[in-house]
Amino acid sequence: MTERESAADTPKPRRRRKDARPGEIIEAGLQEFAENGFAATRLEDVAKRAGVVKGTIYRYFSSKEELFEAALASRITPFFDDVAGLVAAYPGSSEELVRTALPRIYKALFEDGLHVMMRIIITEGGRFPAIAELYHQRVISRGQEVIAALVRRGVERGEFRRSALTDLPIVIVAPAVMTIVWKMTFDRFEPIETRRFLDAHVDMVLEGLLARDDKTKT
Amino acid sequence: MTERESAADTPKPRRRRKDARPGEIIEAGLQEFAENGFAATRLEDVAKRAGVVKGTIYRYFSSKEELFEAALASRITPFFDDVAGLVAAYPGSSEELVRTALPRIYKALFEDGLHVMMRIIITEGGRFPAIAELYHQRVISRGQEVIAALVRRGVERGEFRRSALTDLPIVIVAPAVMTIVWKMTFDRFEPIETRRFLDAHVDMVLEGLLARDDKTKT
DNA sequence: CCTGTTAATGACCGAAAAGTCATTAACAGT
DNA sequence: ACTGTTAATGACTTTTCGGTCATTAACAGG
Repeated sequence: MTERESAADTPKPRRRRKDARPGEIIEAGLQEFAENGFAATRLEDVAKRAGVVKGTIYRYFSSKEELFEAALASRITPFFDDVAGLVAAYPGSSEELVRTALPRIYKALFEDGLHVMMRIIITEGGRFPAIAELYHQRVISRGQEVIAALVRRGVERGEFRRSALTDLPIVIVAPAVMTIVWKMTFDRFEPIETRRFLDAHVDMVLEGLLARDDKTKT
Repeated sequence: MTERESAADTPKPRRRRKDARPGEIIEAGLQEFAENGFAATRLEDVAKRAGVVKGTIYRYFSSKEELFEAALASRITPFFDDVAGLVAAYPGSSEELVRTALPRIYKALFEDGLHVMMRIIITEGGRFPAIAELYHQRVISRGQEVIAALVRRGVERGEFRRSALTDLPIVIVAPAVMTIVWKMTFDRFEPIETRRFLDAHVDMVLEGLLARDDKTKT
């Protein structure tokens, strides 16, 4: 048993990585905040996840709140830009455009992990006005513009009706918001394929419930 | 200055109200939990709001979590019952039915204060599976049944199309969910009339975006 | 009025977690 | 190799807040 060195007492290969740390801490924080919310997240856990010690966090962020804000700010990506480009350049019908754009939004949300951000904004936004405002400016306003542009295009081409919906086009993405809420709350009791939400979404946005009388099916 | 008694040192008109207290504490808790979430809510604040002292809470509830659960359980109202009755007995067209049912749902949510419950479920449901499950059973499942019944009626009468949307009819209420999220997060930066959400909602559910070719307008 | 019961109080306790800081050691420059 | 700088550590202090309990006083019943 001499020179014993179990896995438990592995000392600590201390490393200095001034520029990698902040990013790692932010990433760890994002995960923890998404899982537990701001108040219930322990900095100790964030540190462990980032592979450092609590004190280290304070070299880069002066408080828990500052870390929270930095983490969120770092991920405020204008994820509608992709769709914006699509709307600007699309050659086909507006119906096809919607059928292309909505899946892209779902992909960004559920495959590229953006719903983690949305989840935090939804659960904590009300308590952190500064962050909610930033998100509103950078993502929501921008999103509204893009959706509005898409709708305007359809109306101008005579493909979309003008209506209460086209006056408040953001409502068009409501099913995606509901999908996020569903997945964070009820999915464990009643799992639903994201794909089914998407299909129902596209269907409602384009056609609604009412049966059509016309027989001019393509 | 003799017999001095400023507002600050008003002692305490202590009152014993064994049966009024629990309800008052629950009500105060509901408000605080909705505003701050579970973890960030201080029992001290709940007590203040209820007009008692923290210790008093523990005469009626044995822990913060028990108060939380009691508060939520007390408000798990099957608020779709109203709509269920409507669907079962409605004499007119399914379009009219939707135009009657959705405003009722909005009224229950935003005028009768039910959105407070929804807000708590949305923000804390992920962390309190027992509560989320209860809510899912009592409200969400029930709601799905009612909406499904409404849709089925429309399809059977030939008024609604059969589609991906009618296969996942819960998506029909998505804009209401989004309205709740909007009001708790972005409303302070960009206030929107609930009425406008409702109008756009009805519009999307019934008609969607696409222009109709038929001229068979009623 | 007296008096027993118990609702209500508020001072207190202890755990948990935010935040601090003296010490240590990784690395860069010479 | 030597050495000054500072990233990183971990033990420490402080604060916050859930939960307890001995004491007080409101009310009911005799």
